[in-house]
Formats: sequence, C-alpha cells, structure tokens
Amino acid sequence: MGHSRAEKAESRERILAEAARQVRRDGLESVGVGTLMQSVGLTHGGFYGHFESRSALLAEALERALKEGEANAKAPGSGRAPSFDRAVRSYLSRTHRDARDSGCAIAALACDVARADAASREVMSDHIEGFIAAMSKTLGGREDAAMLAVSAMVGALALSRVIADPARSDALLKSVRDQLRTLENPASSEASQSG
Amino acid sequence: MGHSRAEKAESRERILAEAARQVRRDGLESVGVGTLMQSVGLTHGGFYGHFESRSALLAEALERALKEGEANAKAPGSGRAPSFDRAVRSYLSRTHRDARDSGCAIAALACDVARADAASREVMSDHIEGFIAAMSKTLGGREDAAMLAVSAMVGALALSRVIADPARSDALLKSVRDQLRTLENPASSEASQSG
DNA sequence: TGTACATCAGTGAACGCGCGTTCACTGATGTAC
DNA sequence: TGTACATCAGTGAACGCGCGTTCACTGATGTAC
Repeated sequence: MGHSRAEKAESRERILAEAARQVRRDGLESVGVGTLMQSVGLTHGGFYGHFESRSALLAEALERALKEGEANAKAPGSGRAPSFDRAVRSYLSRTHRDARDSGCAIAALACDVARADAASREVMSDHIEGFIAAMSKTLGGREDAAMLAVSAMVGALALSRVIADPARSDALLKSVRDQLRTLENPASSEASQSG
Repeated sequence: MGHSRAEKAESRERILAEAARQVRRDGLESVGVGTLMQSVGLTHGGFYGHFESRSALLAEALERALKEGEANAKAPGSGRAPSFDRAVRSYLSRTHRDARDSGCAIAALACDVARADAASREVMSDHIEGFIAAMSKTLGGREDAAMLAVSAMVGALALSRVIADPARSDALLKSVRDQLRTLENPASSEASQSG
C-alpha cells in the first residue's frame, strides 16, 4: 500500500521474486497476472506500472529463476565454488528435490523452455553452459565428464520429482549420486556399489 | 464426415493420436479442444461424443504418448529388446532430439508431470520404472548402472532440446553417448575419450 | 517550518477475447417389416 | 429388394468464465515557494 518511490522498487522486486518462484513451481505458462499480484498483496491493475506485459515479466522471471537456482547451488558450500562431490550431493539431495520453487531452474523448466521461443532457449542455454563449465572446473577441466554429470544430475532430479513412490525416488537420487562420485577419481573402481 | 459406427471409432483414434502428438510437442496444458478437433478435420462440438472432458482426454493422451515413445525406442532394433549400445545410440540421436512429437514422452514431459496430479505422476512413474528395468536387462541386471544411464539419457535429451547452438547440442549428445557406452563393459577404460 | 500543488503508486470496474462445455439440429447409417 | 423409421456422428450457435489489459480515479508522497 506504500506510495513512495522506494516502495515502488520494493514492489517490483517482490513481484519478480514471487514470479520466479511460481514459474519453477507451476511452470512458465502458469503465472497469471491476477493471482501473482494477489500473492504479493497488490491488485492486478497495478501490475502494468511495473512491467510492460505478462510475457515481458515471464522473460525476466525466467532469468531470475535461473540465477537464483545457480546461487543456491553455490551457496551451500559457503565458499564460491564447492567441490564436485559437494555439488553432486547437494544437487541430488531430497531437500533439493522437494524445494522445486527455489531450486535449479534448469531441471524445473527444461521441458518448458524446449518448447519456448528462441530468446528463452538462449537464456537457458547460457546457464546450461555455465553449469557445465563450473562442473568441468571441479573435475580438472574434463568437459566430457562434466557433460555426463550435468545430464545425469538434471535428469535424475527431474525424474525423482515424478516418481510417486518416495522410497524409489530416494533410491534413484542415491544411486546416481554414488555413481557420479566415481567420476571424480577415474582411477578408482566403478563396478562395486549396489543398493 | 463419416457417420457410421466404424468411422466413429476411427475418429476417436485420430483425436487421441493427434492429442498424444500435441502433448509431446507443446506440453500437457497446451492441448485445446477447438484446435485439436480442427487438426483432425472435425468441429469442436463433436468432441464430447468421444471423451467426457478435456482433462479425461489429457489423461489418456499422456498414457498414449508414453506407450508410443516406448514403442519407438524398441522398434529401431527390429527385434524386441535392442542392446544397450543400440538403445543409447538411438535415444541420444539428433533424430530423436528433433522429433519431439513422436519421441520419448518421459523426456518431453517430465517437468510438466512433476507438477501434475498424482494420477499422472503414477502413470509416468510406471514407465520410468519400465525404462530402468529394460536398460537394466541390457546391462546384465545392474540396476544402479541402469539408473545412471536413464537419468543421463533423459537429462541429455532434454538439455539438447534447449541448447540453442546446434553444434553444442550435438556435442552434448555425442559426449553422453560415448561415455554411457563405457558402462556396458565396466572393465574397459573410462578416462580416454574427449571431444 | 508551513502551505499549495504536481506527481504517481496503487485501486477496481470494465473491456475484449478465447476457451471448455452444452444443446438443438442435420443428415447419413442401420434396422425392422 | 424396397420402404419407413430410429439412431446417432458430427455441426455450429450460444453460454459462462477467467484471463490479460485499459483507464478513470484516489490519496499519499515529494516539491516549490
């Protein structure tokens, strides 16, 4: 209800943050102007004082969601770039699986963006490449291993969110976690973990 | 325009098949009754002679899409169960990437179904388990290896459909393909392919 | 410091539009005699 | 085989509803004197 300029900036920020959350929770197309504004404590009419259109908001919200998801992936390790092992463990955790609205936007929205316009695809492409590059760094520059790791991480997280049986979902996360870890030391064994 | 009973069954079949395609191409929520009937050569009013409601159709279309995607994965090998190597090669091919509307529905719709109702999640869960079981068989029963393979396949395919640069998209497919192949013979080396 | 005015963040009614759904109707199909 | 009638697949106008967007308005903020 504030009317000052500072409060307007805060409103815009709250709208965008909420949109970035809703986008990851319910999909790109699910965000509606009315409910979005309501969930931020404003009325729908005010929306157009902040954004040119719904689709302009969606473009910004996608970027925001991607950046937030990335920040969350880096934060747990306190330092800027966590180790490979730490990154895998935190990415393929039950916590991450159950926190769709604050987690990795690549895993949450890859299917949607695959069908979206070129601009959205490019925005997400950059983040995918960033993710691969970051993992590659933790693997001594082995980009191929990083591509496999990123694919398996994104895939396993997405699948774990579909699988209805919680025990099986947990099992998938654990299995992929354990096997990816062996990527870090290519010398060590590979065929000796099961269950 | 036919009016016989046999033609009614054909109409229903055409509606469902088209819906299964649209669902994979544009997402679960994108299918509209009007455009769907139009693309099948009928008018929207007739829809309710075939399905109780739009959401009843969507449930059937999801199942159909999952079954078709599975059938397509098995068909290329002519025999019923292709080898691990063949399955990986065909799944992570450019052809598959570019044929969203006839390819694997798990990769096309995992994000959407993760947000859908419990019934949809269970339907897709069964197909994920079936996929894991099939791959496990080709790997001598190593379920862990199958889980990693399926996660990486689904993830890589989904990511390859996002990545805007065709060369990079191809490179991701190839890299994951090559590395997964080493899963088949755990004895053989693992750290010697790049590019 | 206090008053008068302009600005502008947010409100809420109204709009056009597309969508899912309904329903009276049409005319071909299939059946009974 | 031919005629008369019932059935029913498909048509298209109409409906209610929700959504994105617009706009005249309100009242707090910020500014000029």
